[in-house]
Amino acid sequence: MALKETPPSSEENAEAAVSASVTTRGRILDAAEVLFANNGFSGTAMRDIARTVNLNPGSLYNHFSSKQVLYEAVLERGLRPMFDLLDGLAESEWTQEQLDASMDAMMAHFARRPHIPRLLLHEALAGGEELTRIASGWLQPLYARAVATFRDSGSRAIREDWEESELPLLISAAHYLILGHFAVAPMLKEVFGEDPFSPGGFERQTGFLRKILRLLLFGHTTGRKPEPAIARG
Amino acid sequence: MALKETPPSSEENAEAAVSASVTTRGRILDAAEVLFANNGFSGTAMRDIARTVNLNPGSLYNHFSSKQVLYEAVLERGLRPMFDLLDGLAESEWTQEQLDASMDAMMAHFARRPHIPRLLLHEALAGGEELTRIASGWLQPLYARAVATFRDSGSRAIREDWEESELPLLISAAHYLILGHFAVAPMLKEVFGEDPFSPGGFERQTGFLRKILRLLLFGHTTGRKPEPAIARG
Amino acid sequence: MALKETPPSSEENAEAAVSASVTTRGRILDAAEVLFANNGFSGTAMRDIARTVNLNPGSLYNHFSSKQVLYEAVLERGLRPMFDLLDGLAESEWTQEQLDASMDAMMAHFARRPHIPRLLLHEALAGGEELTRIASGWLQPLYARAVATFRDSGSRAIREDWEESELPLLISAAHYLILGHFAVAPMLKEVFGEDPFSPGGFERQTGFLRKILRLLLFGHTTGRKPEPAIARG
Amino acid sequence: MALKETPPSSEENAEAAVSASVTTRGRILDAAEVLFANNGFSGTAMRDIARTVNLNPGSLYNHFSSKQVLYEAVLERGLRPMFDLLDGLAESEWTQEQLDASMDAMMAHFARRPHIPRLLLHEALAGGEELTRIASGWLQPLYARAVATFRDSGSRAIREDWEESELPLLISAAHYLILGHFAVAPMLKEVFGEDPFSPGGFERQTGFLRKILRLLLFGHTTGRKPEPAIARG
DNA sequence: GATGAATGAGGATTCATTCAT
DNA sequence: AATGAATGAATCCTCATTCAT
Repeated sequence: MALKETPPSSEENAEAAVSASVTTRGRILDAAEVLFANNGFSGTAMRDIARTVNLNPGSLYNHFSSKQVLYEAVLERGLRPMFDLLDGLAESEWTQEQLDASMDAMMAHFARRPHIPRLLLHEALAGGEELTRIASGWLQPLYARAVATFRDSGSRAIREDWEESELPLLISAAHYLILGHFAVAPMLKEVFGEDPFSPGGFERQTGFLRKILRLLLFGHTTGRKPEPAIARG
Repeated sequence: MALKETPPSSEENAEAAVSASVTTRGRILDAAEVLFANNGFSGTAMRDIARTVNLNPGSLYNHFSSKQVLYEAVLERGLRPMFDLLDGLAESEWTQEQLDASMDAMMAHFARRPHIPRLLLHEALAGGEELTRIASGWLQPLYARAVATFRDSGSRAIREDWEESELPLLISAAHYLILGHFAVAPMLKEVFGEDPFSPGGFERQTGFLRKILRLLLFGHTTGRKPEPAIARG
Repeated sequence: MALKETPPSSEENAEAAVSASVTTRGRILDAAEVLFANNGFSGTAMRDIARTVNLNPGSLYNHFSSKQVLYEAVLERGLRPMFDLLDGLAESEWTQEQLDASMDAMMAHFARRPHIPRLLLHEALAGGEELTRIASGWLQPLYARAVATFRDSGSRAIREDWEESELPLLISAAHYLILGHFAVAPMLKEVFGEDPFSPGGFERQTGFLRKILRLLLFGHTTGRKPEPAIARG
Repeated sequence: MALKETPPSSEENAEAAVSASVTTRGRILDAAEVLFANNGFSGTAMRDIARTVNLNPGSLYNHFSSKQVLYEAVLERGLRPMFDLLDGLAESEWTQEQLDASMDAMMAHFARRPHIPRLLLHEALAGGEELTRIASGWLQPLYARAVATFRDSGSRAIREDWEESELPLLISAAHYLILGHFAVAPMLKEVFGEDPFSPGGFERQTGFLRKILRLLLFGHTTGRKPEPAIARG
């Protein structure tokens, strides 16, 4: 039963980035990522994954001992870069520029790998056991840090808009705003008459997201400080 | 062959509200709603639905001619109250009180029927063909109205934060903020150490959501008018 | 999952006897009995069983929730008459005539249902978990009774040939002598040049078995008492 | 394509005896013997055998051209010592001491290689084509010899208990008594409350078997001649 | 309307076997 | 002689759906 699955290895990260894997294992992960993202776990057939990689269904089991294991590998691979980002964030100074930069980085990540947000939401809807296991180690310290930082910072948003106990909620809201945007927006293209993944559309939409997040976290929408505090006094 | 499916009927709306259906058709819809919300379309077996209602799988076909048809009925029933809300919104004056009230109504709706947000997100991730078909008739005019209203209003949020072209995005962001909150938050209970559907937790979380939405749409977080008088005057 | 499997019912016993079942469930059991007896559990494919009964493989699962469950049902049905026999034996007087009669009955049973011995041996070789579970309730008291009876009886075999502690072994030896005979003998037809299931051959072979058992249990081979004890004195 | 399979070689016999093979071929045979004995042919996967020997499944095919061929090699190797025994028996004088000795030898053989009886029974149940082919050359002359010897001997058992035509049956009964004992008895340990392969238990049980066989073949249960002088005279 | 049984198309997984390295 | 990966056929089982009762 036990299959010595080639450990993810540092190369896997690279693969993930370029998404043009050469190893069979990598190609399977790529195909599975797309299909799981589109159809969810139960909506995806091993057969379909195999067909995408031009492989016999049985051959998949030379690389992953079960559909579940494959799914978890996809999830892990897809999430690692995101968590690395958040990890870095948790350790750095949370200046506004920092946060700006990491929001941008995360959105850029999703822009390059547009399946991950859908994958994540699928997993979240399915109960998220796997995700929770992967995420909790990352999220807990991150949220703790967020609370500490915001408390110390003189951010107007903190003082005026949020209570300390709401900070974790705020951060997670930021998360699923981004996720939801990338996952759901495409569906709305008929309503908006614009494909959010088209060059211009994508630009406009991520720009919009950025604004929202700044508004939530800092109380203003521009990169430059709008010098607000007094204005509101 | 052709099955005269009992038309949804006005009673269905009532059912939806109380969620304690007595007709077999209603009980099937209830069970299907929960299961589809939890496991998605392909993750839900007719057998499971039947078992939940203590019915033979074959009997389901006396009420719905196929799994697909049943799914669409569930979706329609689950969405109607929400669209009724938005409908009313589209026709009324968009005073802040109005918007506040309808946001609260929508959240109350979800609070009472906590499966709908997950159902919606599942559908959205699956491509949302069904949803789009149902929604577009409602959404398009709603968004149009939003744009018009905000343009005319002197809302500070509009003037300072958003451009006109961003208004539909803003509204849809509000949507999936709510959806995401209800769908994803439960998963985070381990991270937060608080079950968002517990009495107190739920209160705190919806309160938080309300604040976020006010912040996005009006630029402030309190129910009391912060600096409106002039703007609206 | 849980399938309300029609309980064995008294009719099943009858079925077992005539082996020309009319209910689908019975026909499946019949076919499975033959195939399991011939090829063992892992050597028998549900497909083959289905084909024998002219049924779609999936249909089998309307009657038995898994291959394992079907197997156990076959085993149970096949063993019950045998255990009923032994049960009766355990309660009756153990005169020589009694034992003679029940040996004959058991052999007649196997003669009519020639698959059971092979089925039993397969199960025994496979570890016999199922069999042990079914059998232990029957065997334990039977063996106890055997010991008690033989101790009290003045049977020459007891006094001269066996120690009390060997009685259970003796009885179980009698068992697998019968089993082995019916199961293995057919294989030897090439060696013996006679098919043990041919009319005459079968007669000769069961006659032989009877003699062996009498020899083991009573120390003589004839039905009539050879009045030996003195002769040996 | 055609694989030059290393011929069994005289060394194989030795291997069989010590069961601590060093050649890869021997280790494969050892592992296969255990697995085939436990699970039968169809219940044993090449994969399992390979894993036991810490070998890649494909590598097995460097030594045996197919599962079937491997199985036959196991069978042949396991049976040879037994047939050598019988062979010797067929050529020697059949004094009671001789028979006693060879029965003991056979039981000692099985005691050392406890898988063989189960292997044999599996094969017998499966139809025994392979076994028959291997065995018939040995068995036929053996049985012939048995008949001749017993006819000439003045054994009381012959005169009183058996007819000439029953002698082959008697011998084969002795065979499957032994086989059955070693194969089935372990299953009964729960019933007997004693593991027949435990040191004391094993002794007691083989002692018992010996008695049974003597009783069958010579009409008495002791090693000492009970009433022989005249009878044999 | 309900039911039990039937069906054919998949669905995940296993298996014996092959083959390039 | 060993390995990892590939393959096609099977294997157990599930599923949506149908239909006679």
